[in-house]
Parts: sequence; C-alpha cells; structure tokens
Amino acid sequence: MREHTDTRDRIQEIALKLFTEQGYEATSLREIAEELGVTKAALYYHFKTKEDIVASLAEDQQAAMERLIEWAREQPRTREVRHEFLRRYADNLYSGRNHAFLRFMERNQTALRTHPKVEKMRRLVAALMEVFGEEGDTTAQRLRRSMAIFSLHAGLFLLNEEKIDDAERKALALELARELMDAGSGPG
Amino acid sequence: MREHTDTRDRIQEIALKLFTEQGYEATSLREIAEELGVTKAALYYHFKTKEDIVASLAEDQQAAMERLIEWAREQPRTREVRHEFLRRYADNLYSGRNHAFLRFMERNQTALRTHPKVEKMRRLVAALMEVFGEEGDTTAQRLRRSMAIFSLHAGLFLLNEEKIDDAERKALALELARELMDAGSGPG
DNA sequence: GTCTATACGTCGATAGAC
DNA sequence: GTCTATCGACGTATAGAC
Repeated sequence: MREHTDTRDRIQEIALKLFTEQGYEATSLREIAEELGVTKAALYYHFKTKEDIVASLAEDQQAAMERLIEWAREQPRTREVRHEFLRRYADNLYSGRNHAFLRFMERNQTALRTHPKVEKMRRLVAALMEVFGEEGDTTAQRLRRSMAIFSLHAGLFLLNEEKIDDAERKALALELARELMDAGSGPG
Repeated sequence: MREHTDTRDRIQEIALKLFTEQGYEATSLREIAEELGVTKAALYYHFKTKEDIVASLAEDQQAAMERLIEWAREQPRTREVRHEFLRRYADNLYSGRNHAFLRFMERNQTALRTHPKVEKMRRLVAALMEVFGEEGDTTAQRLRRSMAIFSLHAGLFLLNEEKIDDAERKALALELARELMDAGSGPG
C-alpha cells in the first residue's frame, strides 16, 4: 500500500509526542527534525505537509473506531452489550498510540478545528456517544452516555498523580463508565 | 487600580472569542486588531504582550475560584455543603466570561502550558476537585469527585445540539455533578 | 533519502510622529 | 490613544545537489 520506512514511523512517534506536550502550532517541523536527527527537508520526503502527519496518525485510530461503531449497531440493545462495548473501546484506547492521539486531539481542539481527518474523528467520538441512543431518551440520559465515553478518555490523565498502574486505571475508569452508561440507558 | 477604557474591555472580549474559536497560537494580534477596527500597535498600548491579554482574563476568574475554595474549607463536611459548593461553582461558571474562559483553557491546554496565570488556574481547578477529599479516600472516589467538577465544565458544550436553554443545561449538569460528588464522598 | 540553501510569508513587538 | 513604518525571528515549504 505505502512504503513503510523506519523514519516515517519515527516521525509519527516524535511528532505525536511533541504535538501533545507542546501543542500542534507550537511545535515546528524544525523541532521534530532536530529530535529525529535529520533536517526539515527530510520530513517533506515522507509527508507532504505538517497536516499530513496528523492525517496519518488519525487513520489507524479511525479504522478501529468505525469497526467498533459498526459492531455496536448490529448488537441487541442490552446492558451486557453496552458493557462489552465499553470494554472494547477501553481496550482499544489503552493500547498503542490511540489514547495518546485522542489526548492530543482534545488538547488541541481549536488548532485542529479545520483539519478534515480530525473533524471526522470528532464525528466518530460523537457517534460513540450516541450509538446506544433511542428515540425517547431524555437530555439527562444523553449527558450521562456522553460522560461515560468521556470518563474513559479522562481516566488516564485525571489519575496521573495516583500511584497505580495502567491496568488499574483502566479498570476504575471502566467501572465509572459502566455506571454512567447504565444511568443513561433504558432498562434491559 | 488600573485605567479602564472601553477599548481594553473590547480587546479582552474579542481576544477570548477568537482564542476559543480558532486557538491561541492560530490567532494573531493582527486579527484581533482588525476585528476591533484598530491597528496592532494600539493593542500594545493596552497590553504589554499577547500573553498579558490572557493573564488579564485569568485574573477575575482566579479571584472567584479562590473565594469559593476558601469558603469550602471553612464548612463542615456534609452532603448539604458539597451540594451548595457545586451550586455556587455552577452559578459562577454560567455567568459572565467565566465559562468561556475555562473552555478556552481546556481547548488550548498545550499552547498555554507555560503561562504562569494559566498554570495557577489549573492548580485551582485541581484544588476544587480535591477540596472535599479526605485521608482514606479511594482512587475510585477521587475519580468521581474530579468528574463531578468536570461534568459542570462539560455540561454546556456537550449539550450544544439540544434544544434547551442555558438554565436547563445548568440544572442537568448540576444534577449529574451532585450524583458524582455523592458517589465520591464518604457518608454524611 | 537526506542534504544545503533559500524563497516568501507572517508573527510579535517597538520606535517615533501626531 | 492611535497611527505608520519597520525590525528581527521564525514558520512552512521547495529546488536542486549528492
């Protein structure tokens, strides 16, 4: 599909790290190149533009989220399915670069507001929040379902001072997400 | 205390709007000046630097939050006090520029990470989340108290598609915040 | 694939006239 | 208080050698 060099992967890794730590606009291609040990021009061999680096990062995560939404739509509307849905999303989040990418998105919402792939990701997150929504739901229920997804995102960084490992963090965030999801759904 | 011209106030208003909509770094002083109908140089008469505009916006909100934390520390640790605390914070948030400023902070976390007044504000938000913490609290409880504050911040923009007014939005966010705060506190 | 060199724009900020 | 004019630094991006 695409040529897959080590350098390309390292650019993604370093870019995501610096974008998250310092901000998207505040991070120049010069900085990325420096940390990588090459010049700016080398980056342009692997990526057409700065935005293109973000696009490449969004692509993997997008596929995973689309698959999860597709899965959820085919399932019966039961409490067990909703819990399994949250578990799958948490597994996805807490593995690989996925959580790092979502944190980057959340911390740089405005800077990335016109980025097509980021807009797509925002719509997918919104879809996650609504996939178990039904006709007669109240606004109070919608709020709780949204906050269920949100608590998974927030879990990792809200508890960063605690002396616990990621597995426990994930379990705690997931437990709260289930409570909120149950409170935001009808019976059954 | 300080000379208080109309222009100074309009600069704050327009800057906060553009910073929130477009991002802090993505908004140039030229844009602010243009929307105001003056030149960049005029801005520099009212504010020493770009960061100084942010600092001025933080100051009002900081005072209100410090007062609220001070108040909470003097109260007995009861359920009624915690609910009153949330109500006061929500009143503060949903009035004036306070909520707009916090949204701006959340959406531009990384770009503002080294800004002294913004760091101070982050510490104050953390203090709000911990002000009802006690010695033997579990991590699960801490997470719920944090999410209680967070749900007040999130309430306004998570429900932006709903056809309800701000008063109802506030009431719904407050109700969820109470649930989370109760779940994150000991009995009494 | 990576380099040097550079084009070209915009940024924040300042000097000095009015 | 606001202007014109300008500075130096840095940004993204490209051309062309190796």
